[in-house]
Amino acid sequence: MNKELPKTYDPNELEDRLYSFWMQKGYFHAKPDDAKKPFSIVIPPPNVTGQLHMGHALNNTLQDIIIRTKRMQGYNVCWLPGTDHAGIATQIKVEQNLREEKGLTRHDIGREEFLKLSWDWKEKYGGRIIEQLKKLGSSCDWKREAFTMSPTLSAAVKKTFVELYNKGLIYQGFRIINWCPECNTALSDAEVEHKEIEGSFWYINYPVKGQEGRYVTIATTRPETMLGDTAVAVNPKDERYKDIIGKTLILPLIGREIPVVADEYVDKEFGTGCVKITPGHDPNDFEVGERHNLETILILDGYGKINENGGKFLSMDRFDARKQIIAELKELGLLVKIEKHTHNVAHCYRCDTMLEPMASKQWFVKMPPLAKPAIDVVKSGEIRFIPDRFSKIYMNWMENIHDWCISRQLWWGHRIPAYYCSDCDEMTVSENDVTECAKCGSGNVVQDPDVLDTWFSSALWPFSTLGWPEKTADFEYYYPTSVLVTAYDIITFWVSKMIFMGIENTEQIPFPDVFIHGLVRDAQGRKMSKSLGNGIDPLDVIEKYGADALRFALATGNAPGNDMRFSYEKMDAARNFNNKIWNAARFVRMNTESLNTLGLPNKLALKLEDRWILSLYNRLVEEVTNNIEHYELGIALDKLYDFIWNIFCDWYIELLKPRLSEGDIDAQKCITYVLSNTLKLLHPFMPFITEEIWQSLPHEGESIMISEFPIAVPELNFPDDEIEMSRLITAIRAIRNRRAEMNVAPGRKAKLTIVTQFTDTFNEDTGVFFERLASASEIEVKSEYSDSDAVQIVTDSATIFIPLADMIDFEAERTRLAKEREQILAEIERSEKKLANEGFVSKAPANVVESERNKLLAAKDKLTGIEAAIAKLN
RNA sequence: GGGAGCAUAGCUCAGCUGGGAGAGCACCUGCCUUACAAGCAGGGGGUCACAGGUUCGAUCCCUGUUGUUCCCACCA
Repeated sequence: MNKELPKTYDPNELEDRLYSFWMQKGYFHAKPDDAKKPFSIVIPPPNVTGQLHMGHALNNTLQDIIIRTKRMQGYNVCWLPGTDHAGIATQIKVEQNLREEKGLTRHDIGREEFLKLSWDWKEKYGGRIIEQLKKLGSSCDWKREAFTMSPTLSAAVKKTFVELYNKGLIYQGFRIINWCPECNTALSDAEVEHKEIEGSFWYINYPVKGQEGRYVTIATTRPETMLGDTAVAVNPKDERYKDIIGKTLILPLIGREIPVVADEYVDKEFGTGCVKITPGHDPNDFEVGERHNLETILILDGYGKINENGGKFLSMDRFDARKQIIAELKELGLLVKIEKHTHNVAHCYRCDTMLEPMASKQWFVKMPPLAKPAIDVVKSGEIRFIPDRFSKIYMNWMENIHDWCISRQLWWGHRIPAYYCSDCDEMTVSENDVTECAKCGSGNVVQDPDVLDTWFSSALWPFSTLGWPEKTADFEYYYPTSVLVTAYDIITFWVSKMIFMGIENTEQIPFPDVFIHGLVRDAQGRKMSKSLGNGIDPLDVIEKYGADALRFALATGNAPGNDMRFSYEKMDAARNFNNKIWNAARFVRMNTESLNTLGLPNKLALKLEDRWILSLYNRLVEEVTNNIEHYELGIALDKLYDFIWNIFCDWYIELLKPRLSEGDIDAQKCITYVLSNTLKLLHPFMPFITEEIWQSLPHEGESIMISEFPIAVPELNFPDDEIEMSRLITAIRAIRNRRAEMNVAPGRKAKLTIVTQFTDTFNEDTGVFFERLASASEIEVKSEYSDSDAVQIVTDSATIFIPLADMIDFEAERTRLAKEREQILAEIERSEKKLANEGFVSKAPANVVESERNKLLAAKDKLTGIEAAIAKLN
């Protein structure tokens, strides 16, 4: 039953073996069960073709900590894993591969063939990231693994689209959207990254028709767009330009006649006060165009090249065309000047290409009606962000929301369920495939070629994965989910969308809590990225240190919402902690070999140190439970670390050694009890090492992960013993300290005389501690003692005398005491001052005043002791 | 242009609703004490960015300043 623990700790062997064991036993799987309370989390689905990075490692570590805790606390736990098809990202990869391997584009092989390749790609790489999550120890219910493009999830997508369309919340519109010339698709506002670019401001003269030598000077950052200009606008109140409103200009290089219009949008103070209007390629200009009935001329194709509207610049890349146009304008003498100008330019979040605003017919979700309830649930506190400051970011975004462009000119994704009749132009939106026009009966029906934004399907994730729109048992039982755990960088992309889609589709919030964590950066604080080459592969780290160590390093000292730096120094610390636990466990096993039962001894058999450790353990249970409940996982782990290392190992084990060597069965029971239960508390954080050790100790049940999470009980509170023990520890420390300062060799034993009023604490039983831990040769406890040849060590509960013959250096002792006297005098002064403050005594809480009084008394006692010591030395 | 965060020991960071500043690493001293040298014992080191304010009392709350990071935003 009790397995031997090997001398060396080998995480790799142990972790794979235990993970297989858990899987085999089916511990991760859950089914609805009304006898238990549900607790569910849906994983933020990684990209199906992605690879595990530190962000995933952190995200899944945090989720697993919560999940494992709740499972042990008796909840019916469902952690639902899965992957996202990641439209653009995946399509880019498949296209790249096609180009590299066969030198073909997707258009060469056609849509059907391309989709086949994409599915193959998904099959090949889709499993990879799942396997990597398992290496971390994630206790996901793998039987429920979902994929955004699976049949059931696709059905949910169609259903949502059709319903929103029927409600008028999805519509087709012609307007300016962000276009990526590299990905050849429209993007939503959320998918745009603004970057500051050092650009130029070009001032260009547009000739006024019929007035030789008269020009209007415009300023632009994108001169090539002039090919699509259909007007120049000035502010109607601008005195400078009053007379040219309504006049006609000749667009240089193109020769098109364009009007000068008056529009409030123009800022008189900015640039020249004259703005070229390109309705096809600028959102503001588009609006101006609508107000003034201007023609919208598109001058770029989907790949950012000049189209047939660009005259002789046809087929030129947009940036080449810019150079060419500037050169020609200069030659014509129409280029007035060039100024340096830094401005923010939109870039693609996937491929980093500079985006083009482009007028285009796309599908949109009408946001204001959906945003309203999504704002309300956060305002009312129905959904809360942890930490709270992220609700402000969410609100800010939601309250300034624009309609959401959801169509993408891609092939990999959910095809838009809209069908067009080629004969009568009727459009049908339907969940079912449409082969016949409902209006004219024609069979010439084609489906919209576009697919939906990836985030459209991820928005449904918390309920589509549970079977919605069907009212499945899973959906009824596990929805709404309990908490969402994610990084702050996808609050707008994803969290916000799940909230409004959840409310819209299910009439319930998808989760009450949103637990936000930060990003994992490198040791210098830089974002880990492929281009910088500073990314650290979690799998390498696990290989070298073990998953438990990685989890520890990621979870410790990290506050919610804050970024953290990853470093190998942290890994070393984590590894050392593993080792510490391992060896503590080895020690316990070695000394409890005959013990086969679990449980505490009779209460009367407990000794002071037992009651003390139990009391501290009991408080640990309470605090850790509470911290986890409040998502203070880093704090919880810090406390566990401190308890295990600084309390259990450094003190309890040491205190117990004499009893254990005598074979004290009660001591064996007690130390085993504390260790076993502490392992349970630690298990959610470090699942592997805790399981391995737990199984090697006497235990009930077959796995720690399905054992009961400890609960704090009043019977284990021993406040008096805590006080007594802390007196002893303080005394031992004081003796060690003095011996170290006086350079007494550790092996040199000394006789102690302890003078104290606490004779219950300092007695024959506890004398052993001083022998072992404070180099005492013999101990005498007295109420009165005087020896001018003794070193005196004063604590607030005892004065300890050590014969000077056993120590050394008379003078050092005098200096030491003088310094200590000064310190204590300062403390007394501070305390007295505080207590003399009428405001403090009358207004501060009684317990605070009380404890301040006690401090003062203790300090005065100490002073008396020190002064006595000084007197005796002189 | 709006919004948020951060500024605490040499370094990386904790510090939950205000009541005498903590950890890990690094550093110094001494120890192979039969679980662990990936260890043990002891120690040094901080006007908690700056200036005001509220309070009996401020690292914590409020205002401002400086530095820094990030998010959002259609001034050509």
